[in-house]
Amino acid sequence: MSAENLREVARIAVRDEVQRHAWALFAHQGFEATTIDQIAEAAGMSRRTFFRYFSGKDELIIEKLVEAGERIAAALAERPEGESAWVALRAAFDVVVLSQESRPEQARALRLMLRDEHGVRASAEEWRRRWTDLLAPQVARRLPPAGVRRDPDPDPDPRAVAVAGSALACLDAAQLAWAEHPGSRLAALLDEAMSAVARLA
Amino acid sequence: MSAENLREVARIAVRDEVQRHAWALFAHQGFEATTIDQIAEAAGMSRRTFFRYFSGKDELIIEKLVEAGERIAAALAERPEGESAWVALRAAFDVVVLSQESRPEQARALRLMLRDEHGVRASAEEWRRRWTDLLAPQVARRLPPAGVRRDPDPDPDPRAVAVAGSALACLDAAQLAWAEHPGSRLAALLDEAMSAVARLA
DNA sequence: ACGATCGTGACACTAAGTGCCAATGCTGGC
DNA sequence: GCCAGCATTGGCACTTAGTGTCACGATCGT
Repeated sequence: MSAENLREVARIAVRDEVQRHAWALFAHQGFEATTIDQIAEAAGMSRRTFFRYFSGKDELIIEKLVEAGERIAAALAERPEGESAWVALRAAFDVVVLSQESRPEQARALRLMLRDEHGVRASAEEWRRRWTDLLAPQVARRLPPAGVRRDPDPDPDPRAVAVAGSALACLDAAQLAWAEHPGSRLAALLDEAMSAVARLA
Repeated sequence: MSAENLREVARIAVRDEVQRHAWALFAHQGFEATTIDQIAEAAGMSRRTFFRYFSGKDELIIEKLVEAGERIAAALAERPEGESAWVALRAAFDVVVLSQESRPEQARALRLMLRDEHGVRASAEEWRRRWTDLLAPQVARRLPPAGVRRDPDPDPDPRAVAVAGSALACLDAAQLAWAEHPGSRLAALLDEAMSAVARLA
């Protein structure tokens, strides 16, 4: 019975181990300059096997971001029912804000790597889409009902996608400014960004 | 004297020609399935030469998006001085909205390709960053002055980056919904998305 | 102890991307 | 008209990413 679980446990452990080695190499050489051969060798496996655990170098990055996205979505789901979408989003973002402000060095380094290295940026922009998809349904529930919803539930409400996307744009802008500006406070920057957007009308 | 110019003219003409062939192939086979060898052969050049005109398949996509971004930025610059950032952005977006609604087939096909094909999406997400950088300075001028700006002009105002990014998120959401929903009107969807975001406070 | 299954490594192959060099063609000066 | 110089081009070789296939070995259930 436990075979199924055991394999999964082993798989996750191996993935974590590969991640560890990979990030060590990234820190030294940068993302682009690190080859999969090097990662595989450092982790003690063949190149071919690396590809059985990760679809490519990209996934090493994306996985972390997807994790963060899931934590945000979970936090959003737990906000009180009546709270407005924007306030709930801001509160949900605290899970990443706090975690990043608790280890500023690493978070800043990662964020700057995301800014500077072509390869990472391209793959990593993928997270925006995934996070948006994750958050949009939650946002939809907190928006005033749409004018006329003829179909039962055609596609995700474009307004919700727009609001979720906007919130993520604020988070992105705040994180970037924070990473570039060593003295700054991420929470304050995010507040500033999100209220600038909310007070547009 | 004209040698310099002439070369540039030739270069642009060749680039356009390659673009034509490439998009024809993309339409038939999709982006991923089209190899650079095929594009080069269709355009009557060697693979090696292709890489002297474009840095990769990605650039065939990005170039078009950068063009559109520049048109938006230009339109934004021409909006009246007193107009609020959000209204000006909405108006500036009309240059792409109108152009897309005038050839819905192609625009929809491109947008769906952007949604579905990994390779394109990754490269194309790059445009968001570039557009944001292009629009943010213009947006900054239309925002109420920042609370306290100690430095002379440290980095782009994060509030402006957030607002520009939010507007682009709205555009993205609207375009996606429009592409997925054949009967819909892009302008209306964009209005809906942008007012949903503006009326958050 | 046995057979099925899974993980792994080795090999071969395609495609992207880059550096190098030789040939070709155009430009400008004589 | 001719030649020297420059840019464009194509061919070749090489690295890296990524994928399919196969065979070996460990493990698990019976």
